[in-house]
Amino acid sequence: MYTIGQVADMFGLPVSTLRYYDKQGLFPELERTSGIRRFGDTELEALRVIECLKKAGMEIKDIRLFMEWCAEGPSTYPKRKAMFEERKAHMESEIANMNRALDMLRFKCWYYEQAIQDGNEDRVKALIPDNLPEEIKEIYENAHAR
Amino acid sequence: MYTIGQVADMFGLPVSTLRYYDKQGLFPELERTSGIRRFGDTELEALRVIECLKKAGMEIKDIRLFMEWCAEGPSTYPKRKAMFEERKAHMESEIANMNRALDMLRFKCWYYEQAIQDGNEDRVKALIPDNLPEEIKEIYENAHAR
DNA sequence: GTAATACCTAAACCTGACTTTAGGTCAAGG
DNA sequence: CCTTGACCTAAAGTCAGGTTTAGGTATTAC
Repeated sequence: MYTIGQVADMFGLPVSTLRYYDKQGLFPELERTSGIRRFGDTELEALRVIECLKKAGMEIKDIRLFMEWCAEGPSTYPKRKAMFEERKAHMESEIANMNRALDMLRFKCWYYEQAIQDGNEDRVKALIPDNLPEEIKEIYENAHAR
Repeated sequence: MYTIGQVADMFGLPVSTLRYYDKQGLFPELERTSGIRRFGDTELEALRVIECLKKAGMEIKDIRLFMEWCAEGPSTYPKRKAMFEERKAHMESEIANMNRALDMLRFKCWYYEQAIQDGNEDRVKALIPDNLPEEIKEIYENAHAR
């Protein structure tokens, strides 16, 4: 069993964040002795999971739901899986969007490289969108696809 | 020349957002006739660029900077290019992080699929991290790599 | 015995990107 | 004439995810 300060050190998180997570219901099993939080293995594991779920872009209230389901037992396996499936689909489309934004950035870098060489944007502007060199054409099209 | 309401319709944005963008300095060249905003080609182009830059995760204050550079002329090409290069690097690392989070989600989906089949987590828990089947091992390792 | 720590709470504050509200101007329509 | 609708402003409100502050308790250190 660990105190909040020890856990904060272990995870490199501010104490205030742990208290905030607790208040948001992210540790449904957390125990206390005379008012003081006692973090056990369950909570350490929960924190590892929280770090993952946050990376996956999940909101606190969804993470709480997940933690509650974990505390409820095997009957919630399907709900938990469904939550991850939904997240997975969401992330896949986010990544696709970001890759398009990335191609837009690649295009802009190329564009300004040309403009710097020419001293103006006239020539490079005239190439858009139909006379782009092969090397950049596909990037441009990907970036502007809807 | 268009009014704010017409532009809002064209871009599918609330009027309030356009006024907000203006207040944030995103249209440095915007003109007015007796107090009323007049959006011209420069502003429509700016809005297209703003949509791109927002997709690339840029903050309003950086977009403002960019717009100011655009208004300043060719001497700012290198700054503009550098901004896009920096954004590009940032996005690439974000995408890499998201792909790792995605592998974590794939792993969790697989994990709960096993748990549902078994009715408990005992067997699948025991497989982690050294006895995972080939099909999932790489995903697990990618997800947990630092 | 008192000062420094580590813990506790409730409540206020912060940031970013907007949105909403309250109050005002001006032109056109009935 | 007066209401409707499009425009304007400044200022306050909203949301998430924390952080900070103010005030209190309990243990240990000198």
